[in-house]
Amino acid sequence: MVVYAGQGDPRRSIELLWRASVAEKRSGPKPGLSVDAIVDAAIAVADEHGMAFSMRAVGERLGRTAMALYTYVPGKNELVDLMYDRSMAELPTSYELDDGWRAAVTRWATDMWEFYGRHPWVLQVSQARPVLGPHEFAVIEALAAILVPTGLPGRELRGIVGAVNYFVRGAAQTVAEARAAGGATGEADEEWWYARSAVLLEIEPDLAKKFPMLHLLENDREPIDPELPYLENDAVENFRGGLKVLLDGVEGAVAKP
Amino acid sequence: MVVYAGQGDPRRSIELLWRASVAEKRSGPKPGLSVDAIVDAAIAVADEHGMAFSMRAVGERLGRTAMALYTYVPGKNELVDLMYDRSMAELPTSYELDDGWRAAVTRWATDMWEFYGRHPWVLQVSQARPVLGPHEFAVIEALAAILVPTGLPGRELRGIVGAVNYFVRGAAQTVAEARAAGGATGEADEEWWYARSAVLLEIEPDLAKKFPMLHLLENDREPIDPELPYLENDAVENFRGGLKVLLDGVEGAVAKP
DNA sequence: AGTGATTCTTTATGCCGTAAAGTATCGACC
DNA sequence: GGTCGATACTTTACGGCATAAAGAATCACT
Repeated sequence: MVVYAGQGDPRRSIELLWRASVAEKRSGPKPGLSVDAIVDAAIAVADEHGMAFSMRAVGERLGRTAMALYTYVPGKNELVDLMYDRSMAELPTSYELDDGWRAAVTRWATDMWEFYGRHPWVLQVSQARPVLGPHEFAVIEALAAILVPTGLPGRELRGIVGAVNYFVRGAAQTVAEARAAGGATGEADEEWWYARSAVLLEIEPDLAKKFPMLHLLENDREPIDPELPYLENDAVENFRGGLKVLLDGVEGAVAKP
Repeated sequence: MVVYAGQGDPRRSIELLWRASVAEKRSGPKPGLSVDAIVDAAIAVADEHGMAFSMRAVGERLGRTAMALYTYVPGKNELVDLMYDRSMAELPTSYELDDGWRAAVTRWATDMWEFYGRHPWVLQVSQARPVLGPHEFAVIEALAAILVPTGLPGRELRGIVGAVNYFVRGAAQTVAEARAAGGATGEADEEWWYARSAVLLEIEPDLAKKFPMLHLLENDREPIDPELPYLENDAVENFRGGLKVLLDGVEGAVAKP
């Protein structure tokens, strides 16, 4: 399920995200949990079992029932928002520009790539309506801080920021889902790929003739890192190559005017 | 739910995708449905209600129960694979190169962009393990056929094909989810944005000072097309700008060696 | 007429998010 | 110090989901 972030009461959501809740104690039993504890537990569960985690599972990890969470968090959607923003706290908030913007953007992109690898479920939280949390802001601020000094106008910069963001997300999604699917079925990448392509070639023997350009595209493979599974190796190769081309484009824009 | 495509029996899935089933009639009642009819109905339901469609809803649209579908299709995952591939049949399979590769890639990207707008649920089908259907192949073949004649080596081309693909998907996802979220809550984009940013500014009044670069990024807006909602206009702007930069990078690669 | 294969429905199982109601525990006030 | 109301948490329950299992209806064949 792709979770459409940011539904429900806006005030409540944003207060939770920015931790602006006024902790005025009244009466009643001491709270045994906290929003932070719940968000951390939920992130841990999602890291292990993917976005299809359940409120019951999060509660169980905390020694509570699922319903206990609703004391602290309005619902699952809001919890996902909080998970999303909080996980991004582990990303750097600024990058050195000593080696130029290109090196810095590359580091930003690599950090994001690795972040998505650690928390693949983040890729399934909607991007459209930003969660508007402090850490999400900080991550984009970091990229903007690298690119603004190039002097490009805001209009162009927004396109570039978007392109870099989309690209990293897309590239990361490819590996992340490859891993997740492998994990879900217990098959390794190679087995999965082998089983499918064998059947495919049996059913459609002249595949290479039907899609000649795709066939050509498969040439000129780099030596495969034997440490990495097949699909993952492919994804890393595409990430590096694609980023290079994209940044070449940015370089053109920076140099031109 | 993001559906991890390509699980279950590989042979059965691929035979369905390539319509390689041997229709040897035996006995029993005449089938009142067909795989095609089911896939079409499912696409229609998903177009209306998003990827969170149910087997019940698809059955209902065909005047059957949900379980009737299982006569034709092994399960929901496989149905999603079939929907994914079949919907792509409406995309062109080749592009003219008379105006050069850049114009052709732009048309390819625009077609994809519009396709995703028509079928936003496609964006939620996993990309990692390709569904391996004929129409998905044809779509990538079309892009490859544009780029291979540039003479770039396969290694570089794969990165470029990936980058263009990721970019279009990412850009499309932004609009698609903006629309979906608006539809889900019944709120228009503007209202949603207004409510949230108002609360945000109330809680965090010096937002612009905390994220100065983000603030700068918002400058220099193009005149907004009053026909389009705010977020959508932004997305179109980003799509055009980002694609331009990306293709500038490709141009560099083509010209260099 | 009977048999077996096939289509489709009915029923049931075990998940899910969460509403509603109940129980236990505390602070504040009389 | 006893009561009252607020709070934390559990229990139970509801409707929805994919789909397993079993049964009913329909046809081709002998």
